[in-house]
Amino acid sequence: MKAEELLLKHKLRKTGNRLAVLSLFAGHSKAFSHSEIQAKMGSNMDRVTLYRILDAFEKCGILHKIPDDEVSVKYALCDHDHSVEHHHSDDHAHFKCHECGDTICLEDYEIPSLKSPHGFRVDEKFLLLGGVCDQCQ
Amino acid sequence: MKAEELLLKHKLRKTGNRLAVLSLFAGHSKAFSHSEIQAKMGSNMDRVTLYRILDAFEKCGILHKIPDDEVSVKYALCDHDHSVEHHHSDDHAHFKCHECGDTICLEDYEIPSLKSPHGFRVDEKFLLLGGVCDQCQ
DNA sequence: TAGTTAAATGAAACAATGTTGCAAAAATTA
DNA sequence: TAATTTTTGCAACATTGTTTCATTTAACTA
Repeated sequence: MKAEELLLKHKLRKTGNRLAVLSLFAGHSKAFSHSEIQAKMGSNMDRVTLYRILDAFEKCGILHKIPDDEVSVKYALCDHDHSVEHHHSDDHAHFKCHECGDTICLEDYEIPSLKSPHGFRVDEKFLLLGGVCDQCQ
Repeated sequence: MKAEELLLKHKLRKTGNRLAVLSLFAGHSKAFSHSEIQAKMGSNMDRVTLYRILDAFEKCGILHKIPDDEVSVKYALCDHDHSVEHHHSDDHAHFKCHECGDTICLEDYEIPSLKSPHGFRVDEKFLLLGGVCDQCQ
């Protein structure tokens, strides 16, 4: 869909900043972090404005968020009783309750091994389930 | 495994700070963020010290990281051609290349619906694959 | 088209998070 | 106990995210 139509459809005003952000995404079929977009925009766009544009786009369904694997993480104890020396988060899922905010390991849920995309080598898998835990129901 | 043994095994010195962190994890079978641990420790432990303890524990396999779903995210364009109004990150996987750092949507890979743990309601699913993409091989 | 209205922006201030370097303190080793 | 190496705390700094408010701009209306 064209950038202008997208904005119109969601009752967002057509501004230079928004069109610039949309054209960045339209030009590459990949995900960008706030700082990556910021860098592409140079000093033309205020940092705060970009936060607001991303929020607005996400709220109305133009963009979606993807959690990153590096920062803002939680830590959980590795399970040393399972006779495995190092257990990474690779091989099991985690569940985060949106009521109490707790995150727990789901030891029993091995992540099904999807066949990887052509030419891609998959080294690790993070599966995070979000919802409401039994305590908070 | 007892805290002291764990430290000894990984050639980490037995200090009050490290024992305190280990006992926190031992007492609850869930994951904690840096700031959560910080709060539990009070002002006894320096912020930087905690960063270093978590790094050390993760490096030697005592703890593992779990990406969180709220902050430090990337944004990707929603796929409006698929006739679905809102496509969230819920229903498909993402792949992050550790060479070039790019993150892409894997539109074709629907996340298999695991049966949720007893009493848990699952509202959303994030599956992030990490590895090396075809370009970087 | 000009004036009005509501949204969007930029700037400043602030809070939270994460990193680095260095000197002091503490834990192991000899 | 003394020597050695690791760990710690502190200061300084960089990055990331939020809030408030005045100004500008886009869309609407007469």
